[in-house]
Amino acid sequence: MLKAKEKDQNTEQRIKAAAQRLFQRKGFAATKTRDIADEAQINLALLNYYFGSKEKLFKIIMMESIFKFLQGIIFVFNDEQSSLEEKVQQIANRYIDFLSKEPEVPLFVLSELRNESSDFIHQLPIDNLFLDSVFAKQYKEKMAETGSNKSSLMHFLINLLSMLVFPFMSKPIISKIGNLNNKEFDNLMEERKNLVPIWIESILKTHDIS
Amino acid sequence: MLKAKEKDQNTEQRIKAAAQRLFQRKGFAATKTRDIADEAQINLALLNYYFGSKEKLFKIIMMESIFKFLQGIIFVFNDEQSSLEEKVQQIANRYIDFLSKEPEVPLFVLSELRNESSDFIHQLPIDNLFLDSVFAKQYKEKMAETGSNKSSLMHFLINLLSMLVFPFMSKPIISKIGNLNNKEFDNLMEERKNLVPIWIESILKTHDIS
DNA sequence: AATTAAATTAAACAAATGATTAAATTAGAA
DNA sequence: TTCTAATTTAATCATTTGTTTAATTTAATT
Repeated sequence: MLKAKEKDQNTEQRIKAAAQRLFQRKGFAATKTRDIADEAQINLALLNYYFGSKEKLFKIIMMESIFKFLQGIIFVFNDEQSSLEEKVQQIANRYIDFLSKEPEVPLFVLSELRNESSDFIHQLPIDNLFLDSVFAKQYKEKMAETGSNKSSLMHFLINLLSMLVFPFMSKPIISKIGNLNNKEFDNLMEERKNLVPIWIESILKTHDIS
Repeated sequence: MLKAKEKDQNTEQRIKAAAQRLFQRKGFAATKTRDIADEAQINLALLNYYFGSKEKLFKIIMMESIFKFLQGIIFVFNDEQSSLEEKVQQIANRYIDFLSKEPEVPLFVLSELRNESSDFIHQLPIDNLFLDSVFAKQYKEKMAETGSNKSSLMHFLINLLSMLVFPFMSKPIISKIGNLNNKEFDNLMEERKNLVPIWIESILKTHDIS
């Protein structure tokens, strides 16, 4: 039963890959099971044979997407070795590399997350993962004289994520406004790898909460 | 036929309002015509009676949403009277006020815009609206000694929009990560009205492209 | 009051959609 | 090779969904 297992994995993975592409591009409701079957070039019934239902398949894709989305930061947050500045640079590198390859992930995750019924968030093990992180500790130390609080820490995180993630989500509008083709847009994003850490640093130097 | 017209407007507007709420909250594909009819408390057939089809109704909502989304900036961009700093402050005020009332708009617009078939963007009259704006001119003047180019102008716009819009789109995740309730989140956003212009200014002072 | 147009309703249709079934095929084990 | 379990297929089912129809009600006009 070895060759069978292998082939099983192949079709199963083909279905998953097709589902990922379509779910991320069009969302759960707009993606039909027949679309997935066509995209994966498999018989429609195999979707339910391997994954039980459209919804179960979706949850798998969703969980993996959320994981990818958070992977960029969570891992870096608790590195005892690196400085705050190094962490910012690492997060910028990781996010821009990741989003250059899979730009649809954040819009997909956030779109589906807004649906009330989705308790994906509550299932995530990120309760005080950030507030208690080495990253947060280092931020408080650095901001000691300025007087840091939870608000300023959150603003800092929001600014970092905003400047890294939002441009990919708004690519159609940004490209239209700036009259940019795909290559120009990609160049712009690549530049942000180095620029965002510089800007974040200059924001930190600002005594915002005075 | 006057009272009829009035009542007509009432039901018509009730349908539109219901459609707006549901489309913005769940997207086009996840919103069913029966949902809209229920939400508006009207007979299902009235949707087609007044708007012809679900798609036509959607296009109306979509166009109005895009307009609202861009209204925050376009109007301010070409004001000859205000300085660049004043423009940034005005944009911050407008966006945060607007998004505090209608936080679903950007996620809705960007989600539906990603669908290839939507030629909404191409229909928008924003071709060189930004690149040729007073805003852009003032930016170039201010950055004259640093050496400004199209890239740095686009980064500037991206940073401004990112820091204003992204936090509302990512509210579920931000709230979860920061352990924030709705009121704490709203306070944080209100703080950003004044903070974002300060941060933007401190970014401008940075010689990023040197 | 009678007439006419507009607005609303209940019912139904056809197509789309998620899922299931039973038969057929494939491939590994005996 | 024969047998068995896993895999694949075509066909079908029951709902859902967008839309339409024809009948009814409402309201303005004569």
